[in-house]
Formats: sequence, C-alpha cells, structure tokens
Amino acid sequence: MPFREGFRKKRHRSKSAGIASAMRLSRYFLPVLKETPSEAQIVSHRLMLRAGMIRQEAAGIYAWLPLGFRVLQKIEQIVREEMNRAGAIEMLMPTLQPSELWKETGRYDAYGPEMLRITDRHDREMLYGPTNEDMITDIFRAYVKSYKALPLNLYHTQWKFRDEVRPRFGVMRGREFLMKDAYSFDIDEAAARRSYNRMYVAYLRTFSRMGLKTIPMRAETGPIGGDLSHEFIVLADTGESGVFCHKDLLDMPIPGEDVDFDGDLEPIVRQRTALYAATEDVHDQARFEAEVPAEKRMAARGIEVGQVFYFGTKYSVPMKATVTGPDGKEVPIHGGSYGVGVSRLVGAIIEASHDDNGIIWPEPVAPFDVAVINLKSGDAKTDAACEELYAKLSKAGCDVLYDDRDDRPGAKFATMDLIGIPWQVVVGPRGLEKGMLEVKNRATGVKEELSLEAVLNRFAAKP
RNA sequence: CGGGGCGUGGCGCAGCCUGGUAGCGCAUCUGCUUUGGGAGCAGAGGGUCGUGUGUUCGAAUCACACCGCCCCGACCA
Repeated sequence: MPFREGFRKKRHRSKSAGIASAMRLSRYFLPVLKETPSEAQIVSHRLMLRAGMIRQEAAGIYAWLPLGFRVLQKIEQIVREEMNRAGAIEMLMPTLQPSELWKETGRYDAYGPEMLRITDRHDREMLYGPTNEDMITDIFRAYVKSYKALPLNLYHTQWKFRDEVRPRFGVMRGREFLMKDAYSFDIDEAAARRSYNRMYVAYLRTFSRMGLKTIPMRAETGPIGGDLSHEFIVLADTGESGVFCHKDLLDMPIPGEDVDFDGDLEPIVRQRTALYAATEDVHDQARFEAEVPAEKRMAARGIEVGQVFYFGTKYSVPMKATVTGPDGKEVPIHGGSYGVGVSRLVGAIIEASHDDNGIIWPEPVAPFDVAVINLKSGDAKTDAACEELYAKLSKAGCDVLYDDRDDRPGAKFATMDLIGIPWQVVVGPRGLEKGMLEVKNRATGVKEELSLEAVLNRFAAKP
C-alpha cells in the first residue's frame, strides 16, 4: 500500500526535525471561518482564509497561522531534501542587502520600483532582497579562486520582497513571499548545462512529491537575465499565464529517488524539451501547429511554481567572479539560478486539489496526517477510545489532530473536510458497540470500518 | 500606473439617497436541552461607523482631503 510507505518516511523526518506533531483541537489555534471573507476571489485564497491558515496584514503581506505554517514547512522540507539530493548546498542569506552590490551589476536602477528600498539610520541605501544573484556572486568571488572547487551550487530558502503594483490571489502573488533560490557556478557552458539539468530533474521530483503535475516550459528570462530558461507550470484554470504544449508532456515518467545526479541527465531533459511547450510570452503559434499534431495540442492556463535559468557570465563579468582554469588562465564563471516559490506552492496545491467542502491535501504536504474525530465528547467510552488512539498514534510519531471539542458531529466533519486532513478516524458510540472505528479518506470519500488495532497498524508503523 | 468599487462589533452584511444618537445573521460568553454531516431555547457582552476638516442645533448619513483594501487591465518567483 503506497500510503503506508508515505507515513513511515514522514514519521522519521518529523522526529529528526523535532517538530511537535500531535495536537488537540481544543488546545490548538485554528481560527476557521464559516463565511468567506469578501476580498478573496480565487478558491485557494478563500480556502486558506477559511481554514485559518493565513491572515492578511497588508496588501500582499500575510501572517502564517499555525495550520498554514505547518504546510509551508512541509513544502520547504521537500524542496530541501530534493535540492540536497541533487548536490546543492544549503545556506542562508539575509533579507536586507546593501545597495552597492546591485549598483555593481547595474541592477539597482534596472530593477525599478518593484524593489523595496530602505535607508538605515546612517543614511545608507539598503534594499529588501527580491532575489540574490548579486549577493551570492559576491560571496562566491570572495572565496572561490580555482576551477577545482567547481561545480558548486549554493541555495537558501528566504523571504523575498517584490513591491508588486497589484498583489492578488492571496499568497500566489504576494509582495512578500518565501522562495527557495539556488545558484550554480561552473567553469564553462557545457558544465553549466549539466548543473542546469540537475536542477531541472530535481524540480521534476520536487513538485511530483507534492502531488503536483508540472510541465517545464520554455520561458522568458525577465529582469534576471540570461538565455536558457524553463518555467515549471502547474495546470490550473485560475493560472495567471496562458500555456501551450504537447499533451504527452502530461504523462511523462518522473525520475525516481535513485536517479544519478552525477550521471548524464541530458536524456531525461531532452525527452521533455523535444516536445513543444511554451508560455504565452514566447509562444509561436506557427511552430506549435507545425510541431504538434492537432489532437495533441493543448492550450491551457497555468501557475508558475518554479523557474530555472542559465545566464552565463551576466554577473560574473561585471562582478569579476573568476576562477583560474586548468590552463592557468583566469575565466569568468558560468552561472545559473533556480527558484521555487515555496509560499506560492501552498496556494497552487490547493488550486489543484480541493472540492466544495474544502482543501484536499496530498499526504506529503498535509498539515496533519490523521484526524481523530470524537463524535461524543463526554461519553466515557468514546473519550477513552479516542484518548488511547491519540496517545498511541502520537507516540508512534504520526502527525495527528484530535478533535476533542464538545461539538456536534456535523461541525467536526465540516472542519476536518475544510482543512483537508487526508485521513479521518471517526470514533463514536455506535461504532464502538461493535468494536469498530470508521476511517474516511478525504480525497476519495471512501469509508472503512476497522478495529482500533487495525487503525493503529495502518497509521502507526512499527519502530 | 489607468479604470471601477468598497471601508459600519471577530466574519458577512443592512442603514446613507431623504441628517435625529446604530441594526441583522454568524461567531463569542452563561444556563438548560441536544449529539453519526456546520443544533434548539433563554439570557449576556462587544462598535470613537477608516482618518481629518468642513456644513449643520444635530453627521454613519452631506461636502472636501487623506489613508487603507478589493476588482478589471498593463507588469511580475
């Protein structure tokens, strides 16, 4: 059973990260809303507000409430694991940056009013980082002098700020957003291409692990610069960009955990890039029609959740980020940058996975794995069964949310459906008379009757 | 940044046109009853009506200015 494996993996991760997993709803902070706040237009924004995940503090700026924060952390962790697997090295750069680096690359003026500029008490010009190419290049050039240190890929996950003219769609187009950005350094274009491929493959795995189907598409490079770029797009009707692609891209196999990131990844990449896929910015209708048979043509809308760039020596030349090659000659490095919109992914996943009752979290990113619903709080037998289940599941490292509130069953079902916990264990007097609990799957709605032992066996894998 | 709209208890709204001292639903608190898909009854608490200035005997209501937020468009992880 695939979900058993999922639980086992997650359990170990939670333990090693030391995250407090189990929670009683009566002691939790979960401000769910029955009514939809009027400002929210798209479904993910509405559901995030209703499920008590976020609270807007200003246009495009959100506080992440406990439930939302848990999801954000799970997504960040998956991104981290796949980046590490691909050989990238994690670090952390500050949110505030000195303007000097940006003046050096000419981007201080080029970036425009989208960059939030700040003056400190000494009248020094600072900025809240919208991205980190300039800073990472500065760090790189300070320490790396030899081709022997290459390839190198450094990344961090940090809050960014882009002063969008018009923030909207909740966390999908906020001004402040959490982004994972990685930067690769290579001796020449061929080596940089291999770094690019590593990130490309890592991204295929990353989004797939979150239950998302993404398609890499040729894209414009924007103010970051460069000539080779792909956007990773989640198909959704509410997406901001129009996309055009070959339908076969929807069902391409995802590289497994055992993919060799030191090996040749070009076949995996080429398999996809051979087929037409482009966002509207670079779309060429004539080419689309020439390359893709009519029945395979797909025009849709999508949400960009990641982007990979190769930009060559765009930063290394002006910033003099050079290394000495094997021939003793000093050469500017070839760079690439690779972004994943971590906070945007929370919204994108909801857009891709919900129904009329609420969110349907894919298990790997769900804030809790299992909900225990006490149908009759105050009833001695029901309470005892729930307490036992709650204690044993938590002890086994399962992320369990126990609804121990004195409330109507309907209200409890509605809450759990809304916040999208993948599995609901329903404990009530009626079932207990037969020694049975009910296990409901949020995604399929399928209900099973199981004994307490069987429930424990399923969700609390043995040590 | 152009165009449109909205700010009234925590949330959703009415009241504004036609000025007279703020109301409804949900939520919250107390009590009783209830408990397998967002319970019922009874009671209670909570609002400088976005801010400022002006008009008026009197402003949530009229006028002006400002601030904030949302939507459509142009721009963007």
